[in-house]
Amino acid sequence: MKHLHQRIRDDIEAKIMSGEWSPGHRIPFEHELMAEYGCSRMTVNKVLSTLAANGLITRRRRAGTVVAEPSNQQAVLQIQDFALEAARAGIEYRFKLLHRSVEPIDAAAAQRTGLPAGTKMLCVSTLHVMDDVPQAFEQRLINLATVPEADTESFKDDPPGTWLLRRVPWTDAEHIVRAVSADGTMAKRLHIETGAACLVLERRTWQAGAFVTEARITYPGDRHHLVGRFSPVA
Amino acid sequence: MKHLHQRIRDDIEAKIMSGEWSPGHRIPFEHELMAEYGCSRMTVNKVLSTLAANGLITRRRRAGTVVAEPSNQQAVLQIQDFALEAARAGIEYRFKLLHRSVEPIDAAAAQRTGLPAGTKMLCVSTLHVMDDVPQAFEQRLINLATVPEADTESFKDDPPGTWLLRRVPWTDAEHIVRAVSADGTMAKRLHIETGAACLVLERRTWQAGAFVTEARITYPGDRHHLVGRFSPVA
DNA sequence: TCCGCGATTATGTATAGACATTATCGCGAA
DNA sequence: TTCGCGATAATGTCTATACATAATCGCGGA
Repeated sequence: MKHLHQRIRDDIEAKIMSGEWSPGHRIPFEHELMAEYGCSRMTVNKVLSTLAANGLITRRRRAGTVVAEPSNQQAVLQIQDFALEAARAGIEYRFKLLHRSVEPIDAAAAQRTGLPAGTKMLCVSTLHVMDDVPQAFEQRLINLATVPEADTESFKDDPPGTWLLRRVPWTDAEHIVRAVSADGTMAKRLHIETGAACLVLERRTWQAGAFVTEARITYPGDRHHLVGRFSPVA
Repeated sequence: MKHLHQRIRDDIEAKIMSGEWSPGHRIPFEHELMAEYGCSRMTVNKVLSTLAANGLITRRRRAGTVVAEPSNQQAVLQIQDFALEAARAGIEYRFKLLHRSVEPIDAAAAQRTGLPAGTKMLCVSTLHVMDDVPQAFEQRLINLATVPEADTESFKDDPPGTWLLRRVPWTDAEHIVRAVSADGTMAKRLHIETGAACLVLERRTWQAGAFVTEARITYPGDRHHLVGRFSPVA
């Protein structure tokens, strides 16, 4: 039996992540959750306070608690779904699957993901194109143990990122942002000069402790940047 | 009278930030803090739990609570203070003031900050050096209307970022991360090749709606990256 | 109709106590 | 001396309650 605290939290997170509760949706009052889980208000309060501190929900006295509008961390998230972003901006978007294979991971990848070396992962490389201009090159590892249905997915309609996001909402993510110079191959793929600065975003995501996917996305430095809004923790 | 919670927190943070409690230092037990502040254990516990969730301290049952070892997990937030980071990591740090002037801002800067064009700002350029290797070049605008005492500050002891952080804690910040190629001047300053990829972090901060400062920090791409951990979960 | 003010309500902070969990310490036995 | 195990001490979780604070609602008066 997990701790109640964690269960309440998981439930709320799942509802938000799955989109069942979209931004602006009113979350049950503390006394309602109290009744639902049969616990004291302090327990509910601590969960909601923490979620609020993490920016997932917004609380206001008397008015109640609602799912937060995507504002701060969302910038990092948004960029991951090209299809959605392009649709919102009214831009023609397409993607090209450049590579697809199932391979055991090497020692370095095992270290990064916390999985045993040799674990089989689906490896996919995708080029994202908008208005005929390459916008990003994506190399992705997908954990077949967590997402077995990926094995038979063709990624014909949706790129891996979009496809995954709909199936496996993440609960935990680690990001690394680097600046690197494009080598010849990358330059060709992205239609930039060899040696041009690129922004590389690495993201590893977990769901309830289980590793889901690792994405390494390379953006041409002259066409992209990341934007984020942060507030100090209360 | 501020809330007790906040007071305890401020006290502990101050001791850690000032270096009085260095990494590994054992923090008073909950029952000791209880006695010191004359409050219940829950109050102390919530403060310490929050600090632990923020990575400032490490807690272990029976063993107690200690100041956390500096990790790179919070680079996005901590990178703002070189002096503090260097002190925590035990690295020799110094900085060089390369430029200092008071100038009216141009139209572009006015747009970014939301201030009227022509507003007078203090412009400072700083080079951050650790162990004799340049680590970052910082260009900063400081709003003299919000921080008038900056006008007479020499920045002899502390670099502008550290100095500001102690005087004007920000409540709201906007970050932009880019990858750019170093031009000749920048390459010389950072001891890298011309054209090498650099990570550029732009941060604009506000305090209660009033613009405080804009920093544009350029890191050599081969020596730095940003790491962030985002989770709905703490 | 519109405005102001008090009642209501949801969250914010804090208390005192209880039991669970876990790592360490120290004692006693092999 | 070393190993194992129980006592101990610290944090982790939770309860039931109390009062504070802030924002909204709604009623009554102008």
